[in-house]
Amino acid sequence: MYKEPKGLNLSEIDKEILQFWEEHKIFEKSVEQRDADNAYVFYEGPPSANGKPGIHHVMARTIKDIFCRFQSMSGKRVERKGGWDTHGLPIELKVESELGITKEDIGKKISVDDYNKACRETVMRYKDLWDDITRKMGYWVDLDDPYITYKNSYIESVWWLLKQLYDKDMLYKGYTIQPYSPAAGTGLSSHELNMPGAYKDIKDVSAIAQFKVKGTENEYFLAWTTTPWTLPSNTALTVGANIDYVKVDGYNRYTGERTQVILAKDRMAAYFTEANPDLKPEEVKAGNKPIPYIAIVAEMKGSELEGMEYEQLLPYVVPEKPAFKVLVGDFVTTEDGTGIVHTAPTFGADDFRIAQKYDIPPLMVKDEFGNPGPLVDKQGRFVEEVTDFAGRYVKDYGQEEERSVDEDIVIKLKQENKLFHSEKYVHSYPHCWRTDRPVLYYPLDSWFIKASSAKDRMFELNKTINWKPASTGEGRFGKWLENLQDWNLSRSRYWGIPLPIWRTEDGRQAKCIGSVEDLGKEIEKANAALGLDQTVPADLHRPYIDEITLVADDGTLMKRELDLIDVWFDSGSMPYAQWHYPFENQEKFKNSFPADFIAEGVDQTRGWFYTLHAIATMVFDSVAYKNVVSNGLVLDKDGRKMSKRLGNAVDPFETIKNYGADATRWYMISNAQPWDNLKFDLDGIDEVRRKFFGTLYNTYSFFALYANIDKFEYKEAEVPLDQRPEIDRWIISLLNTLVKEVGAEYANYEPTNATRKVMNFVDAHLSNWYVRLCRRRFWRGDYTEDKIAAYQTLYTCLSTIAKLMAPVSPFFSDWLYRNLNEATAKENHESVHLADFPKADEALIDKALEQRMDYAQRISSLVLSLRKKERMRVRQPLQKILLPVLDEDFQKQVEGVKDLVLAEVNIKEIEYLSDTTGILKKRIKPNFKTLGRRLGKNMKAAAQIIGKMGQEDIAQIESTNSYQLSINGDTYELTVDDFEITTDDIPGWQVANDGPLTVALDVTITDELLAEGMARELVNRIQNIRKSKDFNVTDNISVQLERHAEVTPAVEQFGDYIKAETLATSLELVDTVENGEELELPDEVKVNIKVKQLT
RNA sequence: AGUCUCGUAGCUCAGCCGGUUAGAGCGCUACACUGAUAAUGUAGAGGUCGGCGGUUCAAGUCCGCCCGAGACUACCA
Repeated sequence: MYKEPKGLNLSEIDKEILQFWEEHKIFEKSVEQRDADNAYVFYEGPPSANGKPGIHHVMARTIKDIFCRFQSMSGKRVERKGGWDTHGLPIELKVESELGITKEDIGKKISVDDYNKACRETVMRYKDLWDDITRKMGYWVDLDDPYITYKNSYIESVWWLLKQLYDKDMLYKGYTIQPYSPAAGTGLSSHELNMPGAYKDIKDVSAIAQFKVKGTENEYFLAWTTTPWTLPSNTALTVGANIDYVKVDGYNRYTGERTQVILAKDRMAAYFTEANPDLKPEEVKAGNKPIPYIAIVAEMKGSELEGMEYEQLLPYVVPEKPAFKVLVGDFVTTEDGTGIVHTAPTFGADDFRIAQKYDIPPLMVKDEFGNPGPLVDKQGRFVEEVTDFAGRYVKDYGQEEERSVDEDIVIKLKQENKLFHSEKYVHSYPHCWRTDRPVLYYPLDSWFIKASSAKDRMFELNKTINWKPASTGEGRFGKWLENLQDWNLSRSRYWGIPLPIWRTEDGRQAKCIGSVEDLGKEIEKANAALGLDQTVPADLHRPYIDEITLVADDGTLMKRELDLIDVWFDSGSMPYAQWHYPFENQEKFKNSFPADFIAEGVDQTRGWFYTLHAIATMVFDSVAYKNVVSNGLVLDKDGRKMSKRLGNAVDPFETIKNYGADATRWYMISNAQPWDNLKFDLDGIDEVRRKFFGTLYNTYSFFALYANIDKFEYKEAEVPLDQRPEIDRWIISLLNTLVKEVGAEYANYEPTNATRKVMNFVDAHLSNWYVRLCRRRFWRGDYTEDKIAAYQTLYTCLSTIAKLMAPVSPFFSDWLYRNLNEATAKENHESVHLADFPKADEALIDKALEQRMDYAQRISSLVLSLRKKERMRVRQPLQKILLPVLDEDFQKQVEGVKDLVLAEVNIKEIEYLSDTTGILKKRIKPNFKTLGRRLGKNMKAAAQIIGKMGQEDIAQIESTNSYQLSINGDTYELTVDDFEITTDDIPGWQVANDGPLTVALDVTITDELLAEGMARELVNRIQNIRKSKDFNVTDNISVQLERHAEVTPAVEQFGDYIKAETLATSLELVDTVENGEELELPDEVKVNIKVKQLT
């Protein structure tokens, strides 16, 4: 027996199937039944369980699940080791806020030990919720034995990787310009800088300084700054290559000295009024307003300025290499300032980079160990070398001063004829969120991976990766690789993987530890040298690891560099660290690297996708993954980002509970390409449920209803295909085409196309054509071979569809598959997920047949539309339709499906109209594809000429297969192929067209047709009565009907037909019906009838 | 600011190498059908294919610029 549930309830199916999977270990079996030598390697990008799962996680995981399931069904062994990302700033910040502490309190109010314990507890806080959503959404991943990034074994593998890089000389200590809070004494992450309220409007003194061009008396570059305190650190000026610059002759407004200043032409208007050859110095000393000038004495492009030298503005410190040159940079604009950018490599990120590019040194002073540092110390004060301002804070850090350093510097510049202009300037400036004091951009020590040296190789290897979509790989990712900077590994935090590097205090000697064993050996050495009793800590995290002291080869004490490493390195290490490679599982690793497939959100492009790729390239000279799908964002239905604040976040648990996991998954995949952003609309899920799952469910229950009545259990031998009716062969052909295409789409990482094709098949072909046209085969007559063929055909379709849809909708497909298979035991798989993905049988694909049926569908549709136009009920049989014949083959094709069409539209015959009848009217159009290329400019004229052709011209072209076309003196020899000739009108008839198809309908109704029409009406009414009286489908009846001029002929001529259709054993015409009911028939005919149930 | 994606009917999306009536589903309206019935069919309304310019005989499709939405990265001297 097939199950016949009362209605479609996807949530119930979810529950039932989940229980089944768990009880029968279907996931485990689906992996284990496949050969280990035939693996498809998947890497799970580790989520962080310290936040609740969102609907976008359902999206990302659906994509992962689809391809793993597909490959698994296709015969691959697909192990899916789960993982958890456990380190990182978000976790630390969460713990800080829950404990009500700040970073400064760590190690003071709370020990590092306790703090890290708190992190470790927090990090898995929502693990249960994650496990729950994983289960409910049907995502198959092994969560019993996941990799966890805080485990010692994981850390050890990461250390090993770092050691490989260290040995390749790819780890170095340098500095970068980072946001730094002198008040808090700590660097700030970009996350902290983006906290609300961090940027505040403040009023600063801005200055335009005059940098004297080397070798001139009075020529100056003008450069603007809002941070005059960085001027002593200036070592370069930067201009834009294509910006126009001018040299302006005039006077300094403060000193009255004659000067020639260089600035961007576009910025002139901001500082100068008009030219005045007779200008006096007094006229410019009036104040801060724009001033007049004498004349523009020269113009040049920025590129012409490149390499020019100037004199140091404030010579407190001498640079170690040649400096004070004009550079060209692409970041220069003329929106503010002078179009010339003051460049201080120690205090600006742009400055740092451009200076590096030109080998311009930063201004540095040496500390007690001879290590270089900037002119401002970590408290935000000028170092003593800056004599005039030594010890003064460069920004407001609570000191009470009459004038700021900026103001004093401006005064000094004024006095020395080095200032062009100064004014107060309001701008938004970042502040430390803890101390509320201004942030400085400050050079901070960091450990780097020399990723830039592997840039070319990464770029090369990237070309071998199959990106979905391709543009992310070539564009976003490729461009990023092209401009790759070194990877800043350092994080000054507590909860993360400690950098395994120990250094001597002077920084001259260092050791990188690559394993626990190494560490043990080094500890022994140190113990011996220093007389200590250290052991390898049980937990490799801080603070225990910090307590370990090692010794250099010459016996000097070494301390661990206190940094942690970037968490992105953690997750990028997972291909190795998940197996504790190389300390364990060498074989396992070898068989699972690189991955065949990974998938994450597009926001991981420069995150996980990059770190995986970078580490694999640098350490193993290999890609880490061969195929990668990056999905877009899940937005709300209006296209806005989902957020708690807006209250538009969709709860994945609610959604799955209300709509079922399958409808949710199917909607997400079918609605838009996964790499496009998804506007997530619950109504869309509902539509998918009704339209697709509802239709498929209806088809199944239709099948189940009749198969149960007939006890069809697929026990009979397969009816040979050539003995099945055309329509069976057609749907089987289409099914095989579908199998072929859907398999290819999955294999090609195109899930959206796969789902759309399945939907189209189920809706347009299987349900609305095959089942609709074949209904009678299921309900009528005996258990004949034709009926068995129908059952077998529909069964095959349903069972195959279950397999095709299984990767996307694992629950419903399994429900469907098992309902079918349990009744027939046709296959020995207990779940669809243990079955093999169908393979198309090319021999069953009959393109001519598909074409034929397509004609049938389209002709039927045209006839129905004509009936509609003519107000002809479908129940009223009509004599014939007229069909112009396109070519001989066409007529043959249509003949093949004639019966289907005639039955479908209730017509008696098709009359073919060929040319010879002479009543067709043809239309001619040029074939633009063939002609356009040949005619070129004459195409337009040709189209006009061809458009004006009459029936005779067309007839001639068709008979002679040639035409001479002359345009503007050129003559072209054309053949029939150069035209598109169609028949779209039959004079005197109502016609309908669809592309090349044209149909006319004969609406003449003879008495006999009328009687037959009435007979059909009667059948319909009697059936309604049967139904309204709840008769059994198999009950026989007897019928009494009143005589009536319109009704009597129908009963007389078509009585047997009526009886057969309604299972009536008798049909009597009587003068009056006792206790009957009134029937309303077309044309206002009313008669009484009595229907009796016979048992 | 750079890089990338997207912009086609009220909504969600197709539209292949450029080729002449720009499609589907949903929604809406009307009609039909009724042994799949909380299903189905047919028809109608609804489009300056984001804008401007270019290439071409021909542009929704190729190129450039601009506008709008979004993502990432960097930053504002």
